[in-house]
Parts: sequence; C-alpha cells; structure tokens
Amino acid sequence: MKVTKEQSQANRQAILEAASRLYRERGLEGVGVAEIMREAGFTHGGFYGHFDSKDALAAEAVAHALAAPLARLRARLDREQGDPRSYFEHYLRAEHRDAPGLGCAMPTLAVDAARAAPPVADAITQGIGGYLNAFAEHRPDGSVTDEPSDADKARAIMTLSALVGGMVLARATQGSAPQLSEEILGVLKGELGKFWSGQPA
Amino acid sequence: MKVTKEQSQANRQAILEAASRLYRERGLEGVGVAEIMREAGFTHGGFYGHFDSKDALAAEAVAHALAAPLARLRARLDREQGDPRSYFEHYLRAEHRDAPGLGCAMPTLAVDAARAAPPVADAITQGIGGYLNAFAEHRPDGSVTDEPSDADKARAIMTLSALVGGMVLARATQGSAPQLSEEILGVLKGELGKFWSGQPA
DNA sequence: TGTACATCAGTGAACGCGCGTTCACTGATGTAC
DNA sequence: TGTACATCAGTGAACGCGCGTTCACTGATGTAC
Repeated sequence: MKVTKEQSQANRQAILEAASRLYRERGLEGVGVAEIMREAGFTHGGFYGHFDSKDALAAEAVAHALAAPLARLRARLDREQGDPRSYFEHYLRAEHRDAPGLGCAMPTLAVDAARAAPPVADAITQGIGGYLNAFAEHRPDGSVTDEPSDADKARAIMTLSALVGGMVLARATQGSAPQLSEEILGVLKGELGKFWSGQPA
Repeated sequence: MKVTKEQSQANRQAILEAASRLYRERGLEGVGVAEIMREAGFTHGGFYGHFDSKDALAAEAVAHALAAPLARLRARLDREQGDPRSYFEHYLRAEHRDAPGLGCAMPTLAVDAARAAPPVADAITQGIGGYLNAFAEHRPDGSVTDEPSDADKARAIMTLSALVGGMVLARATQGSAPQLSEEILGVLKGELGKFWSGQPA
C-alpha cells in the first residue's frame, strides 16, 4: 500500500521520534528495530525503506533526541536573563528522572555513545558541545558572551557534569533507595545554585 | 573433568572477575555468558554450575566491580589525611577514562542498573551509598566524622555527581573530540579542588 | 478531465546468527572399604 | 595405604527465541497519453 510522499516523510519522522524516545528510555542496545517500528505504527519490514541500517537510524535518532532538550535549555536561559537556576530546578525534577524518554539524552545515551559507531558518537559529542556552549555563553552576572573565557568553559563543564552525573545517580538509586534519589536531586539544585552564585562575574 | 573444590572456587572467582571487567567495559547488555566464560578460560556450559542465571551473575559481578575501587578511594583518603584532591587527580586520569574495565563501575553500570533487575540495582545503590559515605565522612579541614551533617552529605553528592558525570562525558567525547575530552578531565580536577577548598570546615 | 500503467511505501514470511539455557556425557576427585 | 566406585565440575551439542536484515508481494499513488 503506497502512501503519498508527504505521508511517507511524516512516517519517517514518526519512526525517528519513536526511536528517540525508546533509545532514551532503554539505551541503544535495549531496543530493536521491530519494536521501534511497532511503536511508530508500522511493521518492521518497511524500516529499510527509510534507513540504511539500525546504526544509521541510531545516529539520526540520537541527534533528534538531543535537539529539542537543548533548544529548551537555550530558550529558558534567554527567558531568565541567563540565570540557570530555574533550569537546574527544571532539569533535576523527579518527573525528568522518571520520564527519560522525554528528557535530556545525555544521562542515558552518553554512556552508549562511547561504545557506538562513529556517527552515533559524533552526534552525542555535538550535543555535549551544544550544552557546554549554552552554559558557557551565559555568565553568572547575566551577561552573554560569544567568546567564552576559560573560566566560562570551566563553569559550563562543572555544571553539565554535575547535572548528568546527578541524574544518572538519581535514576540508579530510584528503585532501591528512593529517599536517596530525592536527596540527590534536591541537594544538587542547591549546590549548583551556590556554585553559580559564588562564581566571579 | 572434575576439579578440586578449591579449584572450582577459584574458577568461580575467575568468572566473576571476567564478568566484572567486561561489564564495566561494555555494559550489562553488551556481554554474553559465552564470552564471559571464554574470557575466564572455560566453555559456556559450565556457567550454570556456578550461577543460577545471567542476572544472578550480574548482581554479584556489579558488587564485585564496585568493591575494589571503593576500597581504593577509602585507602587514599586515609593516606592523604582526608584530602580528596589526589583522588580527584587519580579518578580523572586519561588512563582511567581509557580502561573502564579496571576502574570505577559507576560511569558505565549506574545507567544500566536503572533498568536492571532489583538485585543488580540494589548492588549499584549500595556502591553509590558507599562512595557518598566515604566522601561525606571526610571534611575539607581534614577531620573525620561518623555522623556526616547535611552539608557533609551535600558536598559528597556534588562531588560524586561531578566525578561520574565528568567521566561519562569524557568517555563520550573521546572518539570524536579528544581535546574536549582532555579539557573535561583537566577542568574538573581544578573545579573539584576549588569546590573542596571553598567549603567551610 | 479520464484512462492505463508504472512506481514504490508498506506488509509479512523467511534468512542466518547469537543469545540464555538445558542436558547427556566425560573423567578426575573424593570416599568407602 | 591400596582398590572400587560414586560424585560432580566442566564439556560441547542442542533447544527455542528474538535479533537485524532481505525479499516477493500488494495496492494506492503518481504519471503518460
């Protein structure tokens, strides 16, 4: 059953979105082509009309999974005059911890990317660079720079490391020690806020 | 070919060690029973004489993978009178990034644990608790406490999050952007050192 | 605009493969006498 | 201590299953006249 070209493009997009969500939930190795296609509303055979291989999909899906959350970070930083504290609150919510498929891809996919094929690793690396730039370009005093200093970059690296590491630890402990998981999220909101406040402008 | 009881125990230990290393290198889903047994020097059939299932091995192997590195942290903190800065240097070395099989299990296994069976998740949670306690019990002024305050716990959470997140990011970027990977490691050594120096004793 | 036909997006059976697991077997170990 | 036999750690073939991928087929879309 052939469909219109527009519909076919929309279907391709649906596959990408299903993959982007499932990969964030269960990792690159935890989801199969058949499940992605089923989730997108198709049978598995049609997959290879849209993508060359599972790896090719993975590279596109990882980029797709990184784009929207990164755009949300940039939008929020702009809205808050560069003050990232509301973003920390946003990132470190329990809802974000509990819905990995809809949130930041780093805490699930960065680990997979280290072992994945080059195109997939490239996509993740680009996403990391995007997050680091977004943080580095916004200074604690509210000013914005196009050429971040070493101190700006250092602040960004510390911030992203703590956010990603914290989310990884919060998700890991959620099942066995829920109160510790909550504590990790709560503590990091405060510590990262202090970290930015204490930075020289 | 039966072997002595002592040899059988040693063989079991060899399987655990091979699993502990391979799991850290490629994650719980990235390694099979046959490969673990081959790495330990056996054929796959004998596996079920030592462990009930792959999951049962995973729980033991994760605990095993966490034990030695945690002991190294505690030993180093004792040796350095509680000053963790040499541990940060140690943890954030390029050699640690490049040999995940021999180092800290958190950056690889914490993500897997969030999706794994309860015994595996429990093992990781216990490891996280162990690291947090080790950091919390040592204060920036060099004193040691058995009952860490909220501030001590907060410092430990921020420290472990940054270490784990930083190692995840350094490994993810290593292939596509080696200079960024180095920068992440270098920056975090400095930032974490400053973080501990700036803490009130 | 209406008809005839080529195109091709999606279907579903089938492939080879590696997975976790089972099991009959082997032969050295451990034990009973 | 020496012999006969039961035990059982490890072997390797086999299982059912799901994986990524292929392919002949279907039938609606798009096109040529």
